Amino acid sequence: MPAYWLLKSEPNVFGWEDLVTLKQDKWDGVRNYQARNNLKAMKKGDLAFFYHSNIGKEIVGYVEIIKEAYPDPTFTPKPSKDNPWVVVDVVPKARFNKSISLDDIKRIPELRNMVLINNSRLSVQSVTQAEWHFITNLAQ
DNA sequence: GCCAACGTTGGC
DNA sequence: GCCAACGTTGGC
Repeated sequence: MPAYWLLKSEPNVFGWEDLVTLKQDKWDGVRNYQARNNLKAMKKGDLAFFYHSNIGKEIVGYVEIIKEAYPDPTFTPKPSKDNPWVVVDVVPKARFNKSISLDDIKRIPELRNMVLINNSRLSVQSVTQAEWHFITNLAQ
């Protein structure tokens, strides 16, 4: 049984199409401990919504975690052993026929407890199984 | 472009 | 250890 997550990215910086082009990528640059702890909790085979923040403000599809947390190579401290940050590797799984917007989510009572609404700044969020199924059904 | 919410930093 | 100041995120 996979766990479910939500990853946020600004599409003008790195959007769904960028991930499709690369076919696979590491989710790097996370510099928040709560978000990092979520990255560390991810298991191979877990699934994550791909959310476009700022522009679009919608869930456009979902990805699969294919490699669990390892040190973030984009962090280059001195000394280099003091690197608290991690990445996971992801691949795009499916683009939704119908993107689910933040407005949609706010309007739907079943989704009112989503982290996206209650802790909107967190860039790596957990999603419940119920929320996951509700959204994937809606997005078809 | 503004600003609320949140996290981090640093003086005390 | 407290908290004011500052920086960042992201919705509006």
